[in-house]
Amino acid sequence: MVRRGTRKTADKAPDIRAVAALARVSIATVSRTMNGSALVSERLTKRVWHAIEQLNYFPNTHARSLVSGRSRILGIIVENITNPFFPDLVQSFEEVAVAHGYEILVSSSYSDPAILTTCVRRMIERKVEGVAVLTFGGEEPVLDQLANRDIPIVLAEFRLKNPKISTIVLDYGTGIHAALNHLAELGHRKIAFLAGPHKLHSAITRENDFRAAIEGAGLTIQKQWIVECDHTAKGGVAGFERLQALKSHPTAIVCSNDMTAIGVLRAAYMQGLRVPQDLSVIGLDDIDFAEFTLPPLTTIRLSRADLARAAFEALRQQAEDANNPRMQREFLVSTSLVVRGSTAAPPAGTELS
Amino acid sequence: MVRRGTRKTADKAPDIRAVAALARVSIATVSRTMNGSALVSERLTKRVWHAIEQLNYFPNTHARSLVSGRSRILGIIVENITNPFFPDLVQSFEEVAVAHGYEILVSSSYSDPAILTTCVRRMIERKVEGVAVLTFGGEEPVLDQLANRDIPIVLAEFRLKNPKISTIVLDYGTGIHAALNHLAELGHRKIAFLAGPHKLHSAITRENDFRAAIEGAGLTIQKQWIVECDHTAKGGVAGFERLQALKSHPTAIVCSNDMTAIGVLRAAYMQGLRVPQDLSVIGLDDIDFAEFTLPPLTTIRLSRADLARAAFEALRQQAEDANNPRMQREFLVSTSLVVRGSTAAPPAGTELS
DNA sequence: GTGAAAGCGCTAACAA
DNA sequence: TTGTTAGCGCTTTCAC
Repeated sequence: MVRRGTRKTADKAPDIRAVAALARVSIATVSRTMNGSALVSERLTKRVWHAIEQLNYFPNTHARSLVSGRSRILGIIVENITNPFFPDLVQSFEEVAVAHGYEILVSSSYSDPAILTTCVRRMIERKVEGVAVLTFGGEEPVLDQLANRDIPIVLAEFRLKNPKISTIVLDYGTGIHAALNHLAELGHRKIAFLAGPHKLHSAITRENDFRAAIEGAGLTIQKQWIVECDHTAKGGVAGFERLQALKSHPTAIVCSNDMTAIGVLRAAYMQGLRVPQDLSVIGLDDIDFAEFTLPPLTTIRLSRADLARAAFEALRQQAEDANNPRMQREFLVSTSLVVRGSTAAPPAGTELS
Repeated sequence: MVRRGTRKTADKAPDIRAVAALARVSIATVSRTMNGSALVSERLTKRVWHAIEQLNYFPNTHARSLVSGRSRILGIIVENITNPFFPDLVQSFEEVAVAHGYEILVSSSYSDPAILTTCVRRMIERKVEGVAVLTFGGEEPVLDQLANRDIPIVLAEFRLKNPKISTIVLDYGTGIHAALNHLAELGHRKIAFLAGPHKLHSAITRENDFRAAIEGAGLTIQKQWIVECDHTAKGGVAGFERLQALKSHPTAIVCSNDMTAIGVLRAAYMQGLRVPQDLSVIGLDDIDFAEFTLPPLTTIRLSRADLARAAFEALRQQAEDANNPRMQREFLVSTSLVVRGSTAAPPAGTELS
C-alpha cells in the first residue's frame, strides 16, 4: 500500500495537478504524456509516468469527456433477455468495445416505447458516441432524438430513410437455403415453418426467406404448414400442436428461432414422437444452448459475435468519419447451417400420406 | 460552434445556458429547477420546464459528475458469460440500478487477474460509486485499489477482513437440504455429488453443504461419489462417466450447478439411461434453461434477482451512509428446491446392489 | 427567491 | 519542447 507522508487515512483520488507537482512539470505536460502526444521529451515522459504510478493516478473520464466532447461510450439497446440471444450479443459487443477502449451502456427496451424513450434519454445524457439498436423490432420514431443530435446509429434488420443511420442486413437466406437443401437431401418433402411474431421485422424476413427457399427447392408452400408463433418455447409447443391437429403432418419443422425449436422438441417428447427418427427439427440463431438440447439441435447459426462486430464497426466508422459527408452504410452478416442431431431421414412410408 | 438563435440545422445539443436564456432566468435557476430544489417559485419553475421541453434539453452527466463528484454509476464484475448464470445476474442488477437512477458498468474478469486489473481501472476512471464483485472467485488483492479510494464494494460469497467491504452470504444449505430430503422421500440412499472446480469459493461451499446435508440425512459420505467437475456441461458428461465406471452406481446425482446437470442428462441419454426412471438428477442455480431440458430439470434455485437486489442494496447503503462509520455489512440470499421432472423413485432392486 | 461567480479535472490553443 | 490559460456544462456557495 502506497503511503506517502505519514497520514494514515486513505489518500483521496489524486488529480492531474498532484501528478504535475510530483513530476515537477505543468499539468499540460502530464496530459500530453498520458495522451501519447509526441512532443514530450523522454526525460519528462519518464518522470511523469513515474509520478503517475507512484500516486496511483487514474484520469477522470468525466473531466476528459467534458472538455474533449468525446465520451468513449457506445450505447446498445436490445429487446430483453428472456430470449437467450441477447445476453450473448451484449457480451460480444462489450468485448469488441472494450478491446477498442470504449465503454458500453446497455439498455433493454422490452418493446415498450416509453422505456425506449428513457433508454434514449440515458444515452444522450451520457453523451454516447453511437448507439446500436439491436431490438429487431420497429421502434424508429424515438431514434430521431439521437439522429437529430448527430449521434451515429446502427440498426439491425431494417433500413431507415434517415441517411445518418447505418444498417446491418441479416442474410438469413443463405442459412435457410442450406437447411432446406439438407432436409431435401435427407428425403423430406413435407416441411413446415413455425414463424415468429409478425410484429417483429426479423420474423417476417425469416418467413419470407423460408418461402423463397421452399420454392427454390421446387416444393410448394402449404399454407397450413406455416404457423405464426411467438419465439418462445411455449409458443413452439403450441405451434407443434397446431401442426399435429392437421390431417397431413410434416416430416420436418423449421423454426424461426431456437426457442421455438426447443418447444417443439419438448412437445414431440411429450407425445412420444422421437426426434429425429419420427420428426426432424431445425432451429435458427444457434444460441449457446442449442448444443445441449436432447437431441442436440440442428440449427441455422446467426453469429452474435459477427453481428456485434458489425455493429461496432458501423458505429466506429460513423464516429470517426464525423467530418466526412455521412453516407448511409450497409453491413452484411450471414448465416450458416450447423448440423447436429435433430435431423434425419423421414420415417419410411410418409411420402404418400 | 454552438449556435443559438434561429437556425434550421439540427440544433446541436442545447446546454443549460440555452435553457436559461429561453426561460429568461439564470443558469442557477435552471439547475435548481432540475434538481428539485425547493427554492424556486412556481412561476419560474413552469417557465424553466417549458424551455427544457421546448429545447429538448438533456443535462450532461459528465459535467454533473465532475462538479458534484457523484457519477451515479455502479460497477459490476462477473466472471464470464459462458455460464448462463451471469447474463441473468447482470440483467437483474441493471434493472434495479436503472430503476433507482443509476447506470451500470459491466466487466468480465474471465478469472484473469490482469483483466481484473483493467476492469478495476475502468471502474475507477469512470468514478463508479460502488462495485459488485460477483465472480465467485478469489481475486481479492486488486480490490484494494477500490477500497483504498473509499469506493464501496460488495462481494458474493466470501468475507474479507477489510471492513469497508460488504458481503453477500449465499445460503446453499437450505436448498441442498431440501433436495436431499426430496431424494430421501423418494427412496434414494445412494446419492452422488458432481462438484465444481475447487478454485471457486462457491464450489467448495456447495460441496461442503452437500456433505453436511448427507450426514444430516443419516447417510454416509461415499468418497468416490463426490467427483470434482468444472461447472460445464462437458464436465458433467465426464463426471457422469467417472461415476458409471464405479462398481456401485448412485441412483441419484446432485450437481454443483445446472450446466453440470445438463451434461449428466446428455450422458445418460447417450447411454440409454432414462431420467428420472433409472436415474434422478438435480441441478443448482435454476438457470432459465433448466425449465426446458428434457426432462425439465429439478434444481436448487439461487435467484439471480435476489442476488442482484442484495448487491445493489449493499452498495447503496454504503454509498449513502458514506459519512457514517462504515461497518461491514452482511446480506443473505437463500436457495430453494424447484421440483420438476428429473427426479423420481429409484428403480426397484437398486437398494441391495 | 434569484443571480453572479467560483470552480470540478481535464484538454487544447496559444505563448514562450 | 514546455508552460499558461481559457473554457467544457454543470452545481453550489454567497450575495442581493
